[in-house]
Amino acid sequence: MRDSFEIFKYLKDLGYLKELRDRLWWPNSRTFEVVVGAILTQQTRWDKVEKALKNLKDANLLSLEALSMVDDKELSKLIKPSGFYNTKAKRLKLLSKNIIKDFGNFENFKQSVSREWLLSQKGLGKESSDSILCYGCEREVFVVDAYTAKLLKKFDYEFEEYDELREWMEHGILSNLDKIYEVYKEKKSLNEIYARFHGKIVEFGKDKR
DNA sequence: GGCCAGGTGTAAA
DNA sequence: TTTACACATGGC
Repeated sequence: MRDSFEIFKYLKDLGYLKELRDRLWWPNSRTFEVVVGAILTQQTRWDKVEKALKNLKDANLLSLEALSMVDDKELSKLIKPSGFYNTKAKRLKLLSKNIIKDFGNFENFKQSVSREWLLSQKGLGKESSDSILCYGCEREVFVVDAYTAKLLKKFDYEFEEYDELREWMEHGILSNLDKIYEVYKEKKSLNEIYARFHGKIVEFGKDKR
């Protein structure tokens, strides 16, 4: 294997993600829900996250403003299905408060937040921060997760660092944009290519477990 | 019944 | 810098 385009082709040939639930794969991408989902999905299956998100929606709490003011115990209770609920509740509320404090609203956050700002928040590590950047803010960032590392290991590629792996994935895509446009039969944005590629890897990983 | 999921923070060596 | 552990529910 030369670069990450081999992985792209491998998954493409297996027919992954012909139909997407969202243009960027993550449900309700480009909205505040991505921020909430990024925390809720940590070390948890997505179907549990969906339950928690539905609980929040039903309680009219799935918004930046509402989450910044919600009662801690109530929030914990609503997101219980997603696990680590006390920790996640605290971090979700604090993050919502900080977004309002530093950016005012989600649209402004989306335009101007940096990776450094996200990484400085309690509860956001590299994967969650990059997920928010890629799927919430439409930035040109490739998200790396446990599925990515596992899939690459299958091809005998192992990486020490998260950022090393992320850059390797991004580089392989950047070097093969013409071929990728050919596969898609159109010039998709880099953000969309990264977003869908990571989504493919996750869907493949889920099927294999 | 044990292992693990679309991780992260903290503490100790 | 590395390692160990806590956080917690629910599927298989």
